[in-house]
Amino acid sequence: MGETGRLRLSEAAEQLQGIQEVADSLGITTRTLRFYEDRGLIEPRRVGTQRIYSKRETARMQLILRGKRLGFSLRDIQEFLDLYDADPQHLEQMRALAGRCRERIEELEAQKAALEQTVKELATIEREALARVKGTEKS
Amino acid sequence: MGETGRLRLSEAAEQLQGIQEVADSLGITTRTLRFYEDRGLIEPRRVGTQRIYSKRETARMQLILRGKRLGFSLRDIQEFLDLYDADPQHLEQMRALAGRCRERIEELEAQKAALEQTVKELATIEREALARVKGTEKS
DNA sequence: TTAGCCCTTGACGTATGCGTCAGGTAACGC
DNA sequence: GCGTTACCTGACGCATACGTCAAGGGCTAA
Repeated sequence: MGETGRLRLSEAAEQLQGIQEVADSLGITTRTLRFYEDRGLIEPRRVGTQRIYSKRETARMQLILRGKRLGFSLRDIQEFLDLYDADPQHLEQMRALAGRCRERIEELEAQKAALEQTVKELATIEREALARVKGTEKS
Repeated sequence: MGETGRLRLSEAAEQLQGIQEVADSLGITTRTLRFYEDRGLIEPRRVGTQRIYSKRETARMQLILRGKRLGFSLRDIQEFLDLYDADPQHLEQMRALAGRCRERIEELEAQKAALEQTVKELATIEREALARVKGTEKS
């Protein structure tokens, strides 16, 4: 017994993990976990100097990572989490988050529209280029 | 006469502009123009040490800025331009560019989908939160 | 000639998000 | 006690995309 071999976490140890385990299970590095802690995004407890991650922290980490996947900066994410903590009912936090999401969606849609426009232009230019090529070959 | 007051560009001066004019007309800073030159994206001619931007350069700059708006990195843009220069017929360049555009579009669509999913989740959570609030008020 | 303006080239500063040592501690097995 | 392992805290490095001096050159007007 002793999955980790470290941190003899007497019982209920399933909930409490060391940094390496958490990093592995999240698919990130320990550096990232420490970095986020430095930025105040998470606050794992300590046993001496060692970090102990509870479910709360790993859940927060999943939120953070999702935020990142969605293209938010750590600063943005930090604001969400601050609201989340400051607002036990999560109402303001929900509204703010929903608002930011809509903004992001609009940004993405604008970019997508611009890209699609560009793709159309490219198609046109490509056709013209091909036409020129054929013309050139004949000459 | 003498729009610019600098660079007495005898005639046909409308085509040739100084760095500040170009920056102003593109809505960027001179620093940016010099930076892009440093990165090999543009190569304005010189009159002595001063940079002279022809239509070719300003046209390139517009391409570059569009690329940026579309979310490409300067490195990506540089590749496009290199291809553009290396391929007078622009055929390979067209294909490559079109491909990259499609990739970007897919990225954006994936992000958009993820965001929309999140928005849905948020809406659900918000509803539940509201319900809890009401329940709390009653109790 | 001198002031004033625009231009030039370094080169360091900034924000973001970590990677990558370096140097040190604590607990384990033998 | 010793070696190994996992952990810790700095702290510098890196890429991106410029901002921001600093120091100097050249041209024009007065």
